[in-house]
Amino acid sequence: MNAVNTRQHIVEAADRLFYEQGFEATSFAHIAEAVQLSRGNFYYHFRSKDEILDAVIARRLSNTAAMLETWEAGNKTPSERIQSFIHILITNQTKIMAYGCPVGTLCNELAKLDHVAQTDASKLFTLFRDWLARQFEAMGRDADADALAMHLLMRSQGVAALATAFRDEHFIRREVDDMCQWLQSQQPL
Amino acid sequence: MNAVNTRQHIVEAADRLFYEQGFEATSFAHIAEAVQLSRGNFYYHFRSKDEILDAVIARRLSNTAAMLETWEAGNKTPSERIQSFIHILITNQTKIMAYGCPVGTLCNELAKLDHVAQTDASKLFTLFRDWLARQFEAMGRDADADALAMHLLMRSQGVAALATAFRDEHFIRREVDDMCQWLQSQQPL
DNA sequence: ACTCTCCTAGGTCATTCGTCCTAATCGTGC
DNA sequence: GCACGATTAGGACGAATGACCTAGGAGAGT
Repeated sequence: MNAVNTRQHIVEAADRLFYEQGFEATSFAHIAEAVQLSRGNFYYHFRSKDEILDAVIARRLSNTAAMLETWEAGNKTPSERIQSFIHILITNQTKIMAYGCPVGTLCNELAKLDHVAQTDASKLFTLFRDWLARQFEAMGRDADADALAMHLLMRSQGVAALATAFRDEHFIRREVDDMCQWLQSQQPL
Repeated sequence: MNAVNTRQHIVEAADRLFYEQGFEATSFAHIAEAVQLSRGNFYYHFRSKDEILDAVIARRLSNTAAMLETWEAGNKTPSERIQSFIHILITNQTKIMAYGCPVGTLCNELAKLDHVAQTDASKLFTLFRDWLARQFEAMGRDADADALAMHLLMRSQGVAALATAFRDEHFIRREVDDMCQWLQSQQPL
């Protein structure tokens, strides 16, 4: 097995486990078992848990950036692109109800742990924030594009949080519809 | 020292530590040290970590219920009462930016741990949800009172999440104002 | 066949975790 | 002043944690 591939498998498994169980609750042994690797071999690729976390965050940043680029490709209107963002809540409904938003929950956990990677994790939010702001700018809302982006990000975080607590699909659907309606009302100007 | 008092001190310290560091990251030793108690003595009062968690949740439920009752006392309008809720975001600004919302982050963590107390923790949300719904009913919004309550809860959760990630006081203030404005627009009907 | 580098397996380390036990101390009623 | 239950202190437990080391295998180039 190529070292690059092994490394990638580890990061993939760690990514999933950090999301499903949290960073602190996931141990070296858990990840090693998930990728069918000995702990010793594991240490060859990552010398500390923080190193894995950095790799996981880097992976998420790159995956997120790629997803946002996909949404930006194709001849869609900015409004339609933003709707793609809003609809993650429905696409990932099951996972969100079980584990919350991958970005929000990670940032929260790292904040409580007072972890150094806190800043890096919040860059995931920044990625969405800037992308959304660009869409709102394209809609002609140059003046308050960032505020609108933050507002939408805030809403999706709120929906994810309550979705985890109440596991109510109807609530999610209702709030998603409300967000889309809000988006339409922002259209003109 | 009375046993009841000691127990209460333990729960207070655990409450704070669970909030600031998270449930999993807080150990018996941390709590014992915080209340200047030996681990042995500690075990006399709480036989397991889950037992402390139950006590902490019970304490939060009772404290929250008391706070909501306070807001309901006095001759305020339902709208003014709801504004009291919205303004927790500003009152607890510093703590929220550092540790997030006590309710939301706990529910998220317990969800990831697949913890049995998950259901109990979500009752904290239910407390707010029902109280808010009652206020909206008093405003004459019987038909969609619960949906409005969930919407407001969702917003405050979203603001708390992003406040932790970005630590931006202006964002909090702006969204709080927006929520109050939204509330006013819900007034008639 | 040989070497050298990359990769892997498994064991070991001190520390901390949650849990549990026992012996000593405290306070109150008799 | 004694007895007895309530409370405390401190140590011990096995298991798990993150971190580290070393011996060896795999494979390519010579």
